[in-house]
Amino acid sequence: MGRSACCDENGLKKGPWTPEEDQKLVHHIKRHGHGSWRALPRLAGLNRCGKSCRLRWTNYLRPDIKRGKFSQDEEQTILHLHSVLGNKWSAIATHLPGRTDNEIKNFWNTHLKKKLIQMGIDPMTHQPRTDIFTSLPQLIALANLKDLLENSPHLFDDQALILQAEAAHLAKLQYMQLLLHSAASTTTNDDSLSSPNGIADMEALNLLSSPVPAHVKENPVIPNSSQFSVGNASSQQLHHPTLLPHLLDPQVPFSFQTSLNNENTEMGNCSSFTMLSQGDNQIDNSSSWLLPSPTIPPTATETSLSNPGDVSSNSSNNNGAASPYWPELYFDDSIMHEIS
DNA sequence: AATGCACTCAACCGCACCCGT
DNA sequence: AACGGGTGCGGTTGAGTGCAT
Repeated sequence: MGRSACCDENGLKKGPWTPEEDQKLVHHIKRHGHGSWRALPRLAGLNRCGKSCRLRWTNYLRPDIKRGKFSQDEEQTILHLHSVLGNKWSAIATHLPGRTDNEIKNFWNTHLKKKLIQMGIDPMTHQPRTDIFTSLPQLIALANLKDLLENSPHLFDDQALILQAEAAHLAKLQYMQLLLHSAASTTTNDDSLSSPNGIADMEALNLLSSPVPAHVKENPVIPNSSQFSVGNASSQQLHHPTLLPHLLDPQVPFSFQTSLNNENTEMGNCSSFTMLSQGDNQIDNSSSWLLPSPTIPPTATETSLSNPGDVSSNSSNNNGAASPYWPELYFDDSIMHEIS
């Protein structure tokens, strides 16, 4: 299927339309209709391609076009339809009389998208954003898993797990680069540390810089302990009998998935974090975790962690662990039941 | 007043689909 | 079934404009 000839061929005019050209186009369509767009320019005496004429007519010259600012109702309609239809601008336009798909698309890109982003909503999914800050806990958990793998290689022979941990370790390094870059560019902005993301940054730095706790290094018997737990140091750790079963069974491949559901728990606002068995696509309830959302307001404990170098003051937690910042997986049967 | 920057939106580009031959 | 013309659609571009410095 060859491409149709367009404006760049045959020396046809491109660019903005003059009032004379508009007049010719309107006059011709009023008298004869547009018929074949390809033939129209010649019949109307225009040195334009048919495509350009069609666009000019449908997006600008058509008499039923409503111009001016979008009303609140129209805005709500666009938001709703976009959440259902996605970037189907022509389909959305059919629900907004007088508005063109191009106009709606521009309005979306210049106003609504930014508005949603500012509200912390992903403009594509219309869900709370799951950007790097909310996916961070997974990266941290995996990245630290890599440390554990390195320190206790005899424990694991699952190549898939090792690869994932390696990937997460790379992501950790990249994220640290991002944070450093971000910090360098916002040092003059005091708000950067008081905003939610600023807090997330500090917490992220704390977490990312945390070494593997001594008790994990010394006694890495994962499945029967609470060493993998998530939450701040003051969270109550609940044991789970089937902790990380996949880590022990190299025959069971798995992948990680972040749930968009935010849960309010005793440890604050959390995002659920699920390990999936590959193939059957079923959620393995025994491997669903909740991770604290990095955007939650800091508790007194968390605020006290704002100095990444201050490790000793909290070293009494976790049975003398080297760092209180070790991201711990947090299990709760009732919560996991809710997730499933 | 001059310059730079951010924003808007009309217009273009290129791909995909439909339909007639 | 294959081909090609015509059209629709979504993404991108760049000129115009207004505002800040």
